[in-house]
This record gives sequence, C-alpha cells and structure tokens, in this order.
Amino acid sequence: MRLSRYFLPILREVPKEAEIVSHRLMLRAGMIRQESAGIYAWLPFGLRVLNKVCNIIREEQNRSGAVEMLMPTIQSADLWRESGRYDDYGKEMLRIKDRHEREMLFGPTNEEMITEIVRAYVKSYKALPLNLYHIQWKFRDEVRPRFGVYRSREFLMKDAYSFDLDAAGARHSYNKMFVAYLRTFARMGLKAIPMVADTGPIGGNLSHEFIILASTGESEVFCHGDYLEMAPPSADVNFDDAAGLQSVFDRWTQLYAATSEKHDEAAFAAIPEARRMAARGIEVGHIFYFGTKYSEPFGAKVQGPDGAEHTIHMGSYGIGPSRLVAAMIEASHDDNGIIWPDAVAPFQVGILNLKAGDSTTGAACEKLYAELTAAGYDVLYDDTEERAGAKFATADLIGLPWQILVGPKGLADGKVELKRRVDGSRELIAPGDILERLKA
RNA sequence: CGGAGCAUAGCGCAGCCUGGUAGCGCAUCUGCUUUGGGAGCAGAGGGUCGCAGGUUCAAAUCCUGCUGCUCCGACCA
Repeated sequence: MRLSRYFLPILREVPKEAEIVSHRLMLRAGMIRQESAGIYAWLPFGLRVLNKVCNIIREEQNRSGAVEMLMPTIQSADLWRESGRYDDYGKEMLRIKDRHEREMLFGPTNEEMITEIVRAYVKSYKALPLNLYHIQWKFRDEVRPRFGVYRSREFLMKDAYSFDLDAAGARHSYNKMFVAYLRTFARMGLKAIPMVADTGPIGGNLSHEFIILASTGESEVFCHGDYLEMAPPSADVNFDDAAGLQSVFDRWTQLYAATSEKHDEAAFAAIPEARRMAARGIEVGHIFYFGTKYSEPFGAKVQGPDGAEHTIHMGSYGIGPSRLVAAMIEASHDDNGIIWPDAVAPFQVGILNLKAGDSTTGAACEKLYAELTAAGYDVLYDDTEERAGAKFATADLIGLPWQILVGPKGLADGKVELKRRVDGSRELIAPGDILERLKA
C-alpha cells in the first residue's frame, strides 16, 4: 500500500477525551473514530489489526476442533423469554421494536440462539461433541462506556458454544478451549493468565478469566509470578487427548491466580513473597461451563447410546477481539507510539523514502516495494512529500515492526537502513539482501 | 445510577465575567526555499459558536429548557 493512496488520518495532537494510552494511540494512529458514546468506526488501519487478531483466533479455534458459523446481531425477545433472561438481563440489553411492534433485541451474547439452533438439528449423541463459534458484533448498553474500544457498547466478540453428552465430555470441551485460549493469546505476544472467576449473568460453576497484566487494567488481580515464565502449549497439542489436556489445565491452574472478587488472602500469602504479584489486569477472555442451564429450559436433548434422552451439557467461551487490540497496545508501546507484535502488525514492513522527489531514492523504494509485495509481505510505502523526520515519527507512531529507511546517504554506499521498531536497532544492508534478512 | 464538567474551524484552545465585525496554534491548499528524527517564509481556504426558546436595537457572550460528550464512583466482558 502506498501511503499517499491510503486512508490513514494521523493526529498530531491528542484528543482530550482519551485517558488511557491505547485509546490515545488508536485515535492518533487513525485506527478508530468515535461515532457515539461507546460506538466506534474502525478505520482501514485499525481494521487491518482487528482482522489479524480475528484470524489468529479463528486458526486456534479451528485447530481445537471448533466450527465457525455466523449468527445475526438482531434476536427475537421470545427467544430470550424461553431462558428467562429477557427480564433478567436488565437495561444492558438494547431492546428494539420492528415495524410490526415485535419485540427484538441487539444480541449481547448468543447462548439462547445457539441452543435453539442445536436443539433443532442435533438429536443423537453421535453428533457430539460439538463446538460452534462465530465472530460477531455484540451490543451491551454499558452504563459508562470508556477507554475507547476497551470498554465499548458495541464490540466484536468471538463466542464459542460447546455441546456434550455429559459432564465429563463437557469438561474435555472446556479444556480444549482453555488450551486454545492459551495459544491464541501467546501468539499475539500476550501473557494471559487464567484466573478463577465469577460466572456472572452467564451462570454455571466453572469459569476462568484470561487476564493480561497492565497498569491500566480495570480489575485487581493476584497471582504467582511464575505464570509470566510459563510456555504456552505447542501447536501440535492433541486436542482429542482428554487426559493430556487435563494435565495442561492442571499445570496452568495449580498456581495461585485470582481476581479480586475470588481473592483468597491466605492462599496468596502462601506464595513466596518474591513471587507474589498484586497487579491490575485486563480481561481478554472468559470461559464458562454451565451444564444444562440453557439446554434444560430449551429442551435441547440428544438420545444417548443407552437409548435414553440426555440433556446436553454446555459451555461458552468468549474473546473480545476489539478489546484485544486495545489490550495489545496497553501491553506494547513506548513514548513514540505503538509497537505491534509481528503476528498482528497491520503492515509487516514500512518503506520510508527519506527524500521525496529524489529520483534515486524514489527508484530504490519502488524496486523494494515491488519485490517485497511480490514476496507476499504487507508493505506500507511512505511515498508522501513529508520530510524525513515526519516519516520517522509516523512509522513509529503506527508501529511498523520493520522499517526500511531509504535515503541518499545510504544509497551512496549501495545500502539502505533496516530498523526494528521494538528496540530501535538498525543495520545497514544492501537492498537486494532485505528479503533474506526479513525471513531470518 | 450518584457526583463533577465540557460543547466556538479537522484537532487543541482563547473569546463569555463586563452583549457590539469570530480569533490563536496545529492540520489543510498555493508558491518559494529546504530535505536523515514531526522545517522556514509568504499567501489562501475553512465556522448553522451543540439545538430550541427567551431578554435586547443587537447574543458565542445574559436567562430557560433540551441534546450530545467526557471524567470520578458504583456496576459490568
């Protein structure tokens, strides 16, 4: 992409409403624009990140055996009356009426709908286990939306729903998601710690929140410091191995980790003092096992091998990709701007023409741009008329992981400069060697 | 839902108290000079002063109502 042809509305000054760094940087880097309180448009640059996040989530959901689908944003009130949550959910649910005065709602979550769908088609235990997920916009009419897309009213959510014949099967499904989540967050460069959590309005008796530590986090968390050194499960983990997954689960839950509402001061005090961590955290994922809470009222049953009807055991598993984007920035930035992990960087490489209008630097940039693009890289080529300083500032603000600085000084020696955003390191390199270097 | 604020150019703000031609910085456009860490000079464009009503010869400014937005707290993914 040529920057001159792109839509990247950079702000030099900080909008006054932005209080936390991720919100400030997302506005400054031209990623989002607020349209109403807690409702945001995702501009092209922000959408690129959001899509990369969604794709990682998708890959790991699929790897675990979950199957993607897509449910609508608008739901019928009748559906929610079946579970009894139409009245319970309160004012957080946006209720609307259609032209026929039918009561509808903008879905805050999809347990009811997915249960209705599975009930309609799944009649035999042989179709289980089943895990269906979708990535769809949700609306929760928060009392006080804040911090940009971190706590917005409209937000993107990956929600998965598992269906099993019995509690043991459901436990296996729960562990699959547990492992998938560990991998998902690790791939985004985040150290997410699973913590025992309240189940809230979703219900159930087994639940973990995945929390990343950040000073701007909304919840107070307590955990063992060893969590920060634990390596995530590898890509070849066998999701069909129930015992193997259980051991991963056990290993990741044996150390103390809890949010403030589940905090046990005595258990925390038992941790060696040097390893005791009391910090603030951002919830980026939440998983629940809630048994038959929805399948029972919906009459979602299958016939088991014994010929009898069994009420399906369910769990639900949520990740907020839009919040994750903010969380990643909270976790990875410096005074100059965002530092994207390579896996989610909206562009992997930036090419900066340091002397706009110079035919030599221009030609060198064009050549590099063509080569890298042909090699499959997402490249942002700053071909604008800005001066070098402004281009450096922009590239750092928007966090391009690799920046190729092409200027007359280097080209005189047949070299360009390759800069790494994360540590500012730079090396002189011949343009022809760039591709090899990036692969390394 | 309690408390506190804000609303004037794309962004950040001044002007309001004490009513009388709508201003500054950045951004944008044009030209020239510049060109390796957010350049300089000169010129230009851009405004229903959130909305409605009231007071007044005259309202961004005073009064009333409304709307939108932000922050703190409680709540919540």
